[in-house]
Amino acid sequence: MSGSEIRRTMPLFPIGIVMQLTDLTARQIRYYEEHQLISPARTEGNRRMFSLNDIDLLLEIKDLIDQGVNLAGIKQLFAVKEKEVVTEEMEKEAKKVRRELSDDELRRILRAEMMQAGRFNRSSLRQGDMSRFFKS
Amino acid sequence: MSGSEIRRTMPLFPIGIVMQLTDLTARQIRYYEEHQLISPARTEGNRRMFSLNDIDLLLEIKDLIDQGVNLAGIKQLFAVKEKEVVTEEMEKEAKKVRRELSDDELRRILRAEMMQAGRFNRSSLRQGDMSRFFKS
DNA sequence: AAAATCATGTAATATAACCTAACATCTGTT
DNA sequence: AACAGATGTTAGGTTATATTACATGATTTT
Repeated sequence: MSGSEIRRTMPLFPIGIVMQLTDLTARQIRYYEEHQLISPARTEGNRRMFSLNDIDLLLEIKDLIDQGVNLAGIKQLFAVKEKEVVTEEMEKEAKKVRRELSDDELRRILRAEMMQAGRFNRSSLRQGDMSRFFKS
Repeated sequence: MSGSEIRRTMPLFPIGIVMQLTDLTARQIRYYEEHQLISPARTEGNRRMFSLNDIDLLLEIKDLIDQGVNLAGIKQLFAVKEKEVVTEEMEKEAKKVRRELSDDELRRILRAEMMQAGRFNRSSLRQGDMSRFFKS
């Protein structure tokens, strides 16, 4: 969290740069947002700011569009992938928890969590793809 | 060199983002440019666009400023560092050349070059030779 | 075939972000 | 006190992006 680490979820790029990086038009990018394939952050002044992850998504969208998939299809694909990621995370977390907690502690906590009936926050475990973009 | 690779020298960030990333004010950033500590690219519309390298430089500048070094000092430090980089590259290149050429080839080439030394304009020859030391 | 839908283009208008330049302020040095 | 270095502030101008509405070509549905 110190000053200069660039996270892949950090909103860094204005739409103009994203256009260059992805070869999409502003119209397309906004359209994909409108249809909830991406959700870039906004500045105070309401400008969209895109993260490296957003750019990754846009590149995937572009690929799929080029392959003839329509937006609804892309949305489904993303949903599946998201689910995969989430279950991976849950498994990882479960493993960790099993390592750290005894069984009855676990039962106690699970009960408490069910009472609370909240949804979990999906944190960002979405790394890897982008490393190929950095050349040195 | 395909569309979407992100190089460290690629101009990506507008000044607003650089402010956040470096904790410098726009005034400071422009001032450092004015004094040639950085030279960010410009868009068609004359906006500054900064690369990851630029940001690194700005962070170094900030560190040095915080340590009490003034801009003249920073400029000197950067010059020294640049010189180091260049000599490193020259050494690397020299090593490569030595690997690639046998001794007598080397002697032959040297002799040929000395014969020609007077005839053509030396400085431009030397410049041509140097060009391969710079990576862009 | 006509109508509807999808993906994108284009135009109009508003405003946020950036530009340069000038002047102001603070601090440390001569 | 006067000066130079570094930064803040303000003003007026330009560029990039925002939203909205309408247009268009390609598919899909009726």
